[in-house]
Amino acid sequence: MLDIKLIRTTPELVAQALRRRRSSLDIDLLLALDKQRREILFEAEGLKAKQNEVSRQIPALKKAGKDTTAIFAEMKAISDTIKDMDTKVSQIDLQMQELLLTIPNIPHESVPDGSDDTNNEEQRKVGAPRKFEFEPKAHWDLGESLGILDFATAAKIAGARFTVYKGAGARLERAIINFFLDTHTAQSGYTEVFPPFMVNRNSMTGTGQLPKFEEDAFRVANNDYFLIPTAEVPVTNMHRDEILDGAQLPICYCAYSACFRAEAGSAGRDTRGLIRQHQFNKVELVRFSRPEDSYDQLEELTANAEKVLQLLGLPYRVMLLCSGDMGFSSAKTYDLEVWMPSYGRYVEISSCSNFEDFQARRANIKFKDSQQDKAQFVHTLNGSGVAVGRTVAAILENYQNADGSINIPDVLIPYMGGMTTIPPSQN
RNA sequence: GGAGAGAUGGCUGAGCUGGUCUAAGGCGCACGAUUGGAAAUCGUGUGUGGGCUAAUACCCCACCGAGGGUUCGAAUCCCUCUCUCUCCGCCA
Repeated sequence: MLDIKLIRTTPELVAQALRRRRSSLDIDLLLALDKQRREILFEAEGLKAKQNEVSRQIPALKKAGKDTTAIFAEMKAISDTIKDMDTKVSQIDLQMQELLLTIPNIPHESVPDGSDDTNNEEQRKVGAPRKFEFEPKAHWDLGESLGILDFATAAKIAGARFTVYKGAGARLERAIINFFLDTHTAQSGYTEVFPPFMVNRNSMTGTGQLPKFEEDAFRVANNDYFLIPTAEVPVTNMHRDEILDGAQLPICYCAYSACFRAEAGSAGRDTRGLIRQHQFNKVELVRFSRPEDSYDQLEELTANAEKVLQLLGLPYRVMLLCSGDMGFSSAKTYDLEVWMPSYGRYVEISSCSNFEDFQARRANIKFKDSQQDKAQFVHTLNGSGVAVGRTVAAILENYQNADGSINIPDVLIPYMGGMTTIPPSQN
């Protein structure tokens, strides 16, 4: 959510940001409502001041035995007027809130202008895609023939876009989760969090998933709970409606969670394999930062996510997203893309963003350094560290052998109980 | 799921027979005085949002879990909801 004061004082700046976003939203209505609201508020507050003043005198008048019927009649009229005005103001508030919640964040000045992913800028490429002396297979074929991924059974027990992992596959998934968490907590100073996988509506609104993107989420039918699409939601909302001590910043959390996404609107895309699932595992990195530090924090956080890919020996590249391709709440985003032989291209495996005060304003997360200071909004950041299912896919494809067996990356061997390869299929 | 109790400022805790509550007292915290320095003591201050502003100055408005209602006037009375605690039942 943007600051209404910012929109009021520099409407052109906001309008320009919306153009950069390729958004057709219009802020004129919002500005008109804001003006109207302040006019009514000014009048109503004057009446309330009078009401308070008269109320203060009533006990004395009564004590003196004065007749108060005339005053009460007059005050009744004022009271009714105030109620009307309050109703009007709260209606305008509601309307403004609705509008404000649909305005995306302002892109940072370092974000390149552009309409879609073709305008994203490659920052660096790490590791080189392997040259295969044989025809590499896709992970869904490898996984099925090795008996470690079972899409048909998942379809039976749940539906499309679910996977059953078995044997070494299930263990690999678990090994990667533990490896990610251990690496982040040990090397990068994150506090591990294990959050609820369902959250309430306020939390989903706080981080920007609601109200605009309700169709992307799974909602629990009999409660107003939502299955989390990412651990970003519960973890960022841990500090909702709090004023943090500035000395504690930055606060860094990493959290494993299952993630649930309806994938509305992506029918027919990535239908095979682990790439696009209704449920997947992810380790998420979340930071709460001082405003002046947040872009340094973004670089650090991105480096933390890159680190696990480097340790796994997976080739990847870092993309700076352009203004038209960024997520709704983000001011600046780097995507990490891992090399996926079956796709013959790089595929997103992590998205690292600085939201500046956009989420903090929605979720009301502030900090101050001392009693004298005025509380100000923190900056929030998060990034996948990284998506687990896609990591499994990348490992299967990049570490496959001609006979269909899979080498286990060195760093994962301890997590696999010493297993160095997933042996080829027996059948 | 059943029965009961409760939710007040950073914490504790009064108020809850509606009107100096414009929220007492205590603790904590900040600043100052005192001191060689500290403790103790004394003094002053101590939240959030909004309006007005050059202003994080003054002034005004709102906020006693959330949302409604009654009233000239609500922390206080009424209704709904949420959460917490105690007991019972069920349960991994």
